[in-house]
Amino acid sequence: MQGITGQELSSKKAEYLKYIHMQGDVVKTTEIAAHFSVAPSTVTKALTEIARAGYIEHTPYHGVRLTSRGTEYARFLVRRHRIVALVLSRHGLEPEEACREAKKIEQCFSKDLTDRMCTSLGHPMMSVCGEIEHDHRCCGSPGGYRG
Amino acid sequence: MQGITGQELSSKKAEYLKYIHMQGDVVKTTEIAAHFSVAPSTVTKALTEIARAGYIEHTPYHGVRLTSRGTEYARFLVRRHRIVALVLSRHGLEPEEACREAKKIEQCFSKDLTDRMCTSLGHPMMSVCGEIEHDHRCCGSPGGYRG
DNA sequence: GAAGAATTTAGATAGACACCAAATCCGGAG
DNA sequence: CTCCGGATTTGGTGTCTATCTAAATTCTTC
Repeated sequence: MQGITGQELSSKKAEYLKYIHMQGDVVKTTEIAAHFSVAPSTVTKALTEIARAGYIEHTPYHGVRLTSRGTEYARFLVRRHRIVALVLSRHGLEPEEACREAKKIEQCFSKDLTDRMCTSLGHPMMSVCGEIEHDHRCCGSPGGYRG
Repeated sequence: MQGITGQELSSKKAEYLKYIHMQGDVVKTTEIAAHFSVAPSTVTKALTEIARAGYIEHTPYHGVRLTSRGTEYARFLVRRHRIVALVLSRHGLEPEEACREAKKIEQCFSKDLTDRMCTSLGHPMMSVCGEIEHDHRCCGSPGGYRG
């Protein structure tokens, strides 16, 4: 446990990281730039900073790849997204909407809060936009979902 | 209906506005500065901008007062805070915590989303930190809570 | 009317995010 | 093996939000 707070990366950088995670393996600058509709230079700058923070390995001109720390963090980001989406879906939003709205607000949720909600939901396995991974002691797991 | 989105003011400005609303009548710069632990000049700048946006009336050297538009907006902010806090309290947080956490995340919630959650909660009258006002057609009120 | 407190103005800093233009690198065509 | 063009990075800027300090201004009270 290295103490993720959920605020380590700015929201844009977190989005980039999540995207890199979803694409897997090596991801190119242009690909990210296209996906988020921003100039490649904007991405390069962000990537440099994310790399400096230790979440990715950036080989100039050759793309980036997650470090193990980045992978772990990205997993948290995905899990947070899905839990937030699930909470929203429990409050009247359709799956599509819940996922869309979750993207807008998830960056505000700390790991702690995410874990609390996860626990209160009973560590659900599924959200409205995918499975929820409950790694090791992801949220003070009361030991119910692991075995 | 003038279409509040919930993103009209930056989060700090919204906090200032909410505070002004809670204090009622004329509020002085120093008071706000002390409450938020920032320099008075920081507050002056923010106030100037909030006034430019039409939410308050700023009489230099004499403090600020909400305009009717500001009052309406502040009410939305308070209602949003309480609904968010209520949602959090439904997910395992103690009242105190729910209120505290809500302050950190509420600025992300659009009016639309707030209304959706409000509806799904059945337009509750009470939250964990105060009453929830359901003005006129605040959230597409299905006419259940008013009479 | 002047001292002293409150407030505002002006000028700086800092972080996040974005863009453009120019330089640089890389890989494939020849 | 060289060279071109596309991909990428660099460097320079701009915007926005939020802060601060120091200096100027205004108000209030004696």
